[in-house]
This record gives sequence, C-alpha cells and structure tokens, in this order.
Amino acid sequence: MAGRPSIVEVNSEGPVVQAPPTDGVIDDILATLRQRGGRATHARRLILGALLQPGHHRAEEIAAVVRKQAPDVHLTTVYRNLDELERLRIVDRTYVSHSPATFHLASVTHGHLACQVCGSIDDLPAEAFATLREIAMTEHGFQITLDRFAIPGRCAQCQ
Amino acid sequence: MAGRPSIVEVNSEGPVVQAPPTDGVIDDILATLRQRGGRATHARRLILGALLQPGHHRAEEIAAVVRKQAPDVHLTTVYRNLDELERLRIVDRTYVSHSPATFHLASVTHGHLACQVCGSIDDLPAEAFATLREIAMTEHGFQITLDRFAIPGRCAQCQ
DNA sequence: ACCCAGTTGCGAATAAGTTGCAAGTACTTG
DNA sequence: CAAGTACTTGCAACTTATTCGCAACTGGGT
Repeated sequence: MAGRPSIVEVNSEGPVVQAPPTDGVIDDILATLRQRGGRATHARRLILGALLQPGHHRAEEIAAVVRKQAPDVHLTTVYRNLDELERLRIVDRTYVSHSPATFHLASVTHGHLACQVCGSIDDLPAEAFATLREIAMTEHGFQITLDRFAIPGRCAQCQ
Repeated sequence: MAGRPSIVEVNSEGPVVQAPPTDGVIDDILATLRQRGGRATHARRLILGALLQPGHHRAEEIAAVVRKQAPDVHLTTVYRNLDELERLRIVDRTYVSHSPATFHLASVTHGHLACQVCGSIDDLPAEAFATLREIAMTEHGFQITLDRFAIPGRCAQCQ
C-alpha cells in the first residue's frame, strides 16, 4: 500500500472534496504501534479501516467489515486488537448497560447518550459534564472517566 | 444516612401505613406484590431482606445471603425476583461497565460513581446531574435515566 | 380443603468476551 | 537476503452473567 505517512492530507489539486485521508491515518497509527514493538499486520490494517468509519462500532460489526476483505480474520483477533488499541489510547471503548461494548477512534473526549429504546448513541461534548465532574471531585474526591460509559435514557424520537 | 427512607407507599385507601423497621418494609412490599396478583413466598421475603441491607448488591451476593437461611433458593429465582421488583420500581438495577449488575432498593433517585480500580460504588445526589440533564434535553431532546448506570472513574483512595 | 395461576428448581442455553497454545509472520540483525 | 525471535493469529475450549423451558410445587381466594 503506497499510502502517505502523514495525517494531514494536503491536496495538490486545490480546494476540493477529496478522498478521506484514511490511508494516512492508518499508517500513522501503525507507525505508533511499531514504535512500541508492535507489528503492522494485514488484520490490524483492516480493523483500523473499519474503525475509521464514523460512529460507534461493536466488535462483531468490525469483524464483519474486516471479513469482507479477509474472511479468515477471527473475532478473537478483533477483540485482541481493540484491547491493544485501547491500551494505546487510540480507541475508546464505551459500555451501554449490558449490551456489547462499542468502540470508536479516540479523538475529542466526549460523553455518550444511549437510547434504551432504539439503541442509538449520540455524543455529548465534555463541557456538558463540567458541573458533574466538579461535584464528584470536590465532594467525593472522585475522578470521572468520560469515555468508558454511556448515559442511558430516551432519545427525542423514542419518548 | 439521615432518616428512614419510605420505600413503598402502600396507600391502598386508608392513611399511609408507617413502616416499622425491616419487617414492616418487607411486608409492605409483599403487600404491593399481592395487590398485583403476586404471592408472598419465602424466597421473596428473604431476597427482600437481603436487599434491605444498605449498599449495592450483586445477584450472586443476594443469593448467598438468602441461602444462609434457605439453601435451596436458586440463583435463577433471585434473578427473576429482581426483574420483577425492578418492574415494580421497588429496586433499581445499576450497570457498571460489563461487571455484574448491582441492585438496591429504590428510594431517592441518585447517580453512582463506580471506581474502576477497587470496585466501590458511591452515591451522588440527583441534583449533581442537573446541568448535564438540562443540556441533554435542550440540545439533544434526550431524557436521561439516572438509576440505570454508574459513572466510572477513580475514587479518592485509588487515584 | 381445593384449585390454579403464580413461582420455583433444575438443567441447558445464550451472549459477549477471554484464554491457552501451536502455527504463522513481520521486523531486526547479521 | 537469510535467519531468528518476538509479536500475532486462528481455533477451540472456557468463563461469566444472565435467561429460558418446563415440570413440579404452593399461596391464598373461594
């Protein structure tokens, strides 16, 4: 894959809608992995490709996407890679009650609103948690981790 | 803790029956169950007894407590009763990431802070969520359900 | 006391992950 | 560019938390 190793995709052909810089991002992440002694494998590349799709993904979904290109990639491999990527803080894992965990590339830290009825997940900026965070800290000495959980409730449509 | 929480308002038609200590509370709840066509069984009484202990309990723990008195009560029975009690809004079920759900008697609605390190669960008054709740509603039309989730993070000791 | 819907015990099933291990392979080094 | 050695993978079996099917049991209204 002759991808370019930079995240910033500078277009030489003017201000246009261009192909998303997915290859570049994947290569960057793989470079990070290699720096830590990891390897840039085919499966890993495909898993990252799936994660680049916007939204929150369950492990099964990621595996399904990956298998379109490489049918032999095992679900276990997907899980192991997601664990690794989470350790490297490249992806965030979000739990919604006891449903399967969802994963997404870590970019801006944000909270999640998960509809109990239709299952949709909406993002909420970190600032929305400022008050809560402060109360937890000052009154309980508790440091909140934003990206590991989703707040259940009912979305606008399902009320 | 200040004062006695009035767990169940069994105001059938007369004046509200003030619940004596624990037995009274259990009887009140069982009365509610009977009104709905349910039965006051031995297992049910013991499960409620376990739930009356303050704190948040996992199903296994409740079963263990119950079995000290009635060794034959099956874990399945505990789960089924907890489901039923949750439907009746007598208990709240709280999820902490993918760990076992915890249950507690529904009294005052409150949020939860769950330490990722030591597993302890702390309560947070509903008011702490006011800002968050409002932002979720005004900006996303999203209605937050407080009692079904816990916010992960690190407690004062584990930081 | 009787009856029957509500409950229970038990075994088996499920869903979502995790783990052990041998085979495979990406990189570093020579 | 061949070799060695970690790092990875595929697969099967296991685990944990919870649910289901079903026959046996039982609380409590009549």
